[in-house]
Amino acid sequence: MHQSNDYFMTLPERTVERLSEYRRSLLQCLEEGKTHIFSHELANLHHNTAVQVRRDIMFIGYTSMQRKGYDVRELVDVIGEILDSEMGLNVAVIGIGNLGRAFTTYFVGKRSKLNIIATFDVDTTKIDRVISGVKCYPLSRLKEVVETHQISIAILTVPADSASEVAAQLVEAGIKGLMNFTTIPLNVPNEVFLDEYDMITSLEKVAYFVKSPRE
Amino acid sequence: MHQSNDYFMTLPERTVERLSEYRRSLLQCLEEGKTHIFSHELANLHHNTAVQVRRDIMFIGYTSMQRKGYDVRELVDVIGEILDSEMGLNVAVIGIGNLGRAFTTYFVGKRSKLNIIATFDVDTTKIDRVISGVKCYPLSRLKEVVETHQISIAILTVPADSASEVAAQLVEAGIKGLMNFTTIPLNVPNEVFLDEYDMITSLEKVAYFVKSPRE
DNA sequence: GAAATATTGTTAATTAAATCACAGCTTCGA
DNA sequence: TCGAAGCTGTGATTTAATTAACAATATTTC
Ligand SMILES: NC(=O)c1ccc[n+]([C@@H]2O[C@H](COP(=O)([O-])OP(=O)(O)OC[C@H]3O[C@@H](n4cnc5c(N)ncnc54)[C@H](O)[C@@H]3O)[C@@H](O)[C@H]2O)c1
Ligand SMILES: NC(=O)c1ccc[n+]([C@@H]2O[C@H](COP(=O)([O-])OP(=O)(O)OC[C@H]3O[C@@H](n4cnc5c(N)ncnc54)[C@H](O)[C@@H]3O)[C@@H](O)[C@H]2O)c1
Repeated sequence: MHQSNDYFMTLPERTVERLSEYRRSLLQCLEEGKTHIFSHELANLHHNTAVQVRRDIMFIGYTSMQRKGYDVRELVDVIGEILDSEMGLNVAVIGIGNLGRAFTTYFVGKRSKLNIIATFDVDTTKIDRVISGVKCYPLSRLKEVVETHQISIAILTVPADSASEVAAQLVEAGIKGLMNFTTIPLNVPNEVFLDEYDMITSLEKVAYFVKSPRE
Repeated sequence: MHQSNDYFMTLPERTVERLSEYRRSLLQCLEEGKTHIFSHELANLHHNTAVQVRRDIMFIGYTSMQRKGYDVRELVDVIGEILDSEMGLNVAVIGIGNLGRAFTTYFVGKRSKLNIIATFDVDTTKIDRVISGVKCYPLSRLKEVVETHQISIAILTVPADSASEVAAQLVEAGIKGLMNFTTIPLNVPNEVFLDEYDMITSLEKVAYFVKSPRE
């Protein structure tokens, strides 16, 4: 079927991921003073093919200056229009332990349309303090803070045994996107976008392919 | 084409991931005293379908007692035979900063066939100390330590600007599997299994689907 | 002990993603 | 000014992954 470049069409998940990655490389190119880039060059920076790059770019309806490659600045902007929300989105980290802190510290350093503006915990030694540059609230104030600060995305880094319960509270509080770093698979309603990353599983997968390489 | 249950066949990547996840749920079931489980029950614990579960289990050549569901203990063992290496594999964490420490601390608590037995860094305040329960070596001793301790898997959590260089050293040192947590895509030879996880990209993807939900 | 029910294992169909193949611009060099 | 070369954009094809469909089989019920 034909792919139009409608504004309202949703892109394939993998394409969205690659666009995010392309953008980072492109920003790097800009810093190095590179103004144009060919599809095969961008492909080489990531490990994929020129066709894949062109197809991804086709999805977002951008077309290059023929034979000069893509205008880096323009492409960055077009990707931004696709990926970013105009006035940014607010993010909260739930469970500010080792992983939550590592993530928050890392992310707060970056400028971005996504802002980590609150963290939540149940540990009274953390509540009401500023940790990794962000204020920590008691979980009991979740709904109130989510509403007043219009937080739409949550990053879940609580211990496994409270993951399901906290996830339910997040849904109830009106969160629209959830990144789950716990090892517990979550069930959330369809309208909440859920991304789960399980480091243990990833590591076991690597181990499997080390033991049983392909072909 | 027909899938035989040959010992040497390599499984689809997604199937390997799901098997790892199933195993964790199954171990949990065992603790709760559950001895048998139906495909649809296992499916419910993860968010997938009974058919998917049955197909995954078909891949590993295990068959249940008809109508009683799968024997949990047996299934755990069969998955173990597929995923685990007999005497385990040794793992190193490269760059023991915020993320490396979070990961190591978390993982060392678990018993597993995978053992984090070394970490590496260039920061002299860390070198030769025990961090998160594991000894930290200077990166300069990488090859030597990898060889003597037979380390086959590395977890890369160094700053972005040294990622490529360190990855090359890891390959050179004989690492066979690499988990890349940096935001730099790496190029490694085909025989090294590479898994990359980019948290920023994941978060941007969540933001995109929050902004543009599917249908 | 026959019919109804529940569940598996597997083939076939569908869907989604990646790759191939090539026509069509653009620029360049002669 | 014309042909050759280099890249892009996209329809057609292939490949991989998921889902549907159902026959086979064990268990329960009456
Ligand atoms: N650390 C890692 O690299 C890693 C790797 C894989 C998975 N995980 C998962 O990430 C999660 C967090 O890991 P961690 O190492 O940061 O653990 P951690 O114990 O360091 O941190 C957990 C934090 O959550 C807080 N907390 C507990 N209950 C809470 C609740 N109901 N609401 C809000 N906060 C609550 C705790 O006070 C603590 O601050 C775990 O579920 C773990 O399975 C972590
Ligand atoms: N923290 C996160 O949650 C997060 C999220 C996304 C990506 N990352 C990526 O993970 C990497 C590490 O992040 P972090 O937050 O832990 O950073 P960090 O600065 O806390 O840790 C980096 C560690 O690597 C060490 N190091 C520096 N150069 C090295 C070298 N050549 N060899 C070995 N060790 C070296 C440093 O001494 C430090 O201990 C970064 O590349 C970052 O892009 C981290």
